[in-house]
Amino acid sequence: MSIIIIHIDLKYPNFHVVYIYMKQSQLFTKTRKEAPSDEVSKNAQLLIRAGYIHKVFAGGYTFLPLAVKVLENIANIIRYEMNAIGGQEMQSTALQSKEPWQATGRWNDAQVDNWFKTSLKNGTELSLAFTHEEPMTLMMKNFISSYKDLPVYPYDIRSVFRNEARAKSGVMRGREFYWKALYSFSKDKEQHDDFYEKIAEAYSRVYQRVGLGETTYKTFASGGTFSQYSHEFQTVCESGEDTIFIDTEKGIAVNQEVYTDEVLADLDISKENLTEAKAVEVGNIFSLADKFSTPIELSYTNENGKPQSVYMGSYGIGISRLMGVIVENMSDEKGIVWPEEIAPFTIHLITFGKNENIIREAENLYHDLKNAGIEVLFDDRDAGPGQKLNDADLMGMPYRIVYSEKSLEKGGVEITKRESGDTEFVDPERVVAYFNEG
RNA sequence: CGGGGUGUGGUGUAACGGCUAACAUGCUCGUUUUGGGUACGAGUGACUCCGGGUUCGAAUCCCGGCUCCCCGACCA
Repeated sequence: MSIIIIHIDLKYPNFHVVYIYMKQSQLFTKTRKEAPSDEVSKNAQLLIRAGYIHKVFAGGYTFLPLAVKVLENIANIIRYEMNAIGGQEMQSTALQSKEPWQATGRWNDAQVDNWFKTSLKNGTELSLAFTHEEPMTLMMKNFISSYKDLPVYPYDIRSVFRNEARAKSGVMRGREFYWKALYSFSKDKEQHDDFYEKIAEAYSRVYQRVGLGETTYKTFASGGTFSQYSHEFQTVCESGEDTIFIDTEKGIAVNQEVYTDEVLADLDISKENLTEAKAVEVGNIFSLADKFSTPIELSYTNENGKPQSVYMGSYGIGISRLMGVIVENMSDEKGIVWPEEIAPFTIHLITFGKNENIIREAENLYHDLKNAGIEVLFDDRDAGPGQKLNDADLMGMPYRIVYSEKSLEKGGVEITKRESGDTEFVDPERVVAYFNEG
């Protein structure tokens, strides 16, 4: 059997499993030359053509094996960065009871109009989660009673549901999407602010690692009732829904929604240094203060024995949206160009022709790579060179290795970087070392 | 939720109100080919979105619904 599932890294919870190597003949998805006519957005066109996603309805996409790998790669980066600042992963239910939502007044359709609501057989009303502030706050009443219990930072990585009036832009605005949501519970503003800064830095590292570091800006946006600003992380992108004004020197931006002279003065930004750009919100961080903890009565006993409301914050990153943005921004006329850390496989290994020696040697290389823990997709299909090369470009693995008679004549296997097209020929015996040494 | 479009084999397209709904691609079989979707042959595959209506006759015209796409509104 050539598709094996293994645990890749023990520092992550062991229920996260991925394929680290695979024969393409076993992959049930296929590439196609043309995208469906009803898909206009670049991310959906490429992801469908390359076999990453399948559309079920507007805003509803099935994530196929290759996309699951991408999403898990992104999620694992986020896990790493969230755990590094004290985050603790958990898994909320997607079904929610209405009580905590009634406490905050948000069960009301006038307040929140993008609910998917449903009910139990006995008539009890439930909803499909679009976020988890209320249920998380309610749950934490079980675990927080003293200032000694604070701060804590539980987070979820899961799908949530929003009944968008108009889904659009492929996976960038779906009715169901995969995200990370972290909620911070602190004893006071000072403790909260300390974490707020830390998570902002963690977010920057996440965007750096997924390959969007150069184009993603911490952006000042409206903050709601309890803070003057919230912060969004906006990635410059042609198909973005937001307009931001970037100060490239300071590396920050201002969302159009708060773009006023007062705000600019407050932030010490001068208009002359700003560049306008379309952008996509790939994350946000909110200070919530006691907006949820007071109505839901989440309080703790402070050092003086007095009850006090927990000071909260919430922090989201849209993982499936991030996948879409990466495709939008990192692709060319031939297809997707995945950054190395989130590509489904590091290497796309292909052979041409029916020379049995070549095929056997390529297969040996495939086994050597997988034994070395290097993620490899082996195109062992009986297909012509044009098809294999085009598919490799379309699917977007960072490295393509061609093992062929011609490559051997030129000194070994041909290793081509998808991003630059740079090619070099390497002795097949040295390929594993080539990747292990970076 | 307002406005505008759209809907034909799996996919992309064609078809004046009138022959058995055409072409390409995909898929199957055979031969061929192996560094950029190779070539040829034989097959396979469609209640033309759904429901009404007009007509001798509807993929085509009309009405209603649904779908998807776009613009806008909305988006803790």
